[in-house]
Amino acid sequence: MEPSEKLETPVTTIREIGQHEGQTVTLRGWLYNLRESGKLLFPIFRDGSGVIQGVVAKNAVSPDLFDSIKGLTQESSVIVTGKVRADKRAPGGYEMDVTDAQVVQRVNPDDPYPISPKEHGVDFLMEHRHLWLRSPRQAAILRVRAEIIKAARDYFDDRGFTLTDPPILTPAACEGTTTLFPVDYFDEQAYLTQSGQLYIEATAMALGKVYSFGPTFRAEKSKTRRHLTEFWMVEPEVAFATLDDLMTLAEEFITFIVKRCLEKRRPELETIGRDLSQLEKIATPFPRISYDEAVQMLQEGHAKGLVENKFEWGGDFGSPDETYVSSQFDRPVMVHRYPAAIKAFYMEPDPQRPEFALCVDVLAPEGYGEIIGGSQRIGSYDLLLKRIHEHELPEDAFKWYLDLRKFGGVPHAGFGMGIERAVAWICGLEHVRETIPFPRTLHRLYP
RNA sequence: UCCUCAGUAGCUCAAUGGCAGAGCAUCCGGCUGUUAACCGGAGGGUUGUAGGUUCGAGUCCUACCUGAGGAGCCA
Repeated sequence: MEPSEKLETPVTTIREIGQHEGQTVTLRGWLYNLRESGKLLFPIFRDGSGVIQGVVAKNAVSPDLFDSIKGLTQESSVIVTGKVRADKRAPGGYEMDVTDAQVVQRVNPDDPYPISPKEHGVDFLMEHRHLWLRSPRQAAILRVRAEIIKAARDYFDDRGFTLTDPPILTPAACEGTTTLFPVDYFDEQAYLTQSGQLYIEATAMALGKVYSFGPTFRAEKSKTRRHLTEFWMVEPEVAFATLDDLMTLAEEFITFIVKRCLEKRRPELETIGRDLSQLEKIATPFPRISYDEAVQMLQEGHAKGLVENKFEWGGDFGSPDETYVSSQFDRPVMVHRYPAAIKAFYMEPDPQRPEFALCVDVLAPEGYGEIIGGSQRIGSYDLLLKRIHEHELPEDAFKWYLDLRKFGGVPHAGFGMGIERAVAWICGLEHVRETIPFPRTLHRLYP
């Protein structure tokens, strides 16, 4: 800005307006709503940091200013100047007596802002997701999401982990092609990654403790409140770690993130309407139960009539099963040692009972289901090769992965946490589609 | 892929087989403390699509389309 253009009043944000009580300041933002009562106007402004009500009395301002505010339509962009006044009637504690306003762009009333301050259906809101993000609730969710991501990265960065980014474009199928999005890669078949795990096993052998944070793609035809086709995962991988080390890492990691959100994003969580007492219970240690114990819990639940279906030992838990098991605890529960037959090919068998895998799922409370899945990885070259054959996977594609066991194989373990499921749980949301700015689901690629 | 539900004004929803309605939004008017403000008025419709039954279909039947929730699968 040139010195000659310097504004006479300080430009501030609604978040910081309390520091300017009694002063005249300038805000830059949008009209959120306009109420009027005769010769009084109550324009409500938002600027991305908060919401504040302005007051314009007809006998206190010029006719031009009064008319230009009176003519403002919802979401018109505007630069307003006024005197900040504390008022106990105001939700944020402050109001602004407007003394000047410059309309940057007035929304045409013939084509008004589609999202009125009334109720709307999900499909309509999703069709206007690019505008829906302006609502206070959606903005608050995105701030909590950003805090969760920052907390996750801080947790690992401060504990000797190195961020290593796995590729997003990957060659031939790793765990079967049915759930992969195919991409034409210069006339060669490539796929969007469905997990960075195999690659960060390689970087873990190079750097010791690593993590990745990036997008993941699954072409599953799932239409539930827990599924997106494009979602973000944070995945740590640790050389020489065992399953027990991994479970300790997972519970400390989740507790750290929840505490950080309570510390830094309490106003946003309150805007969303989260029951904070549920989050304040989250502390280490988390309960650790084996698959066998979980199955017993489900069968007892069925006998009491609390679980609809009788669970057969050997199967994987369905969503209602996970909800029941997690409902028995007031914090996330870690279920470990599933039958190897229902788990991924790369998981280390339990040396005590080789038919079980050294793996763990972390189930969030309040019915949010699995937010973390992890395991100790196979350390032996011969066993891994055997598993690749058993799963009828192309050995050539895994040559590099086998090399990790050929050249100094060690016990190692890691997990993946789905960011959107963590955000949905911490915010107490009904659906993961509100946890990401532009969700991709089975039936939505727009906007 | 399967099960259930839904599609009527820009939005949210009503309408026993018998004239297509309301609230919000938009426009006009009123109100000096409104809190999703309120009060009065105006404009706004190919009832998802195609057939069928009927004197008459938004409503009943058939097929299809679109979407939502759930199952499976998964984080």
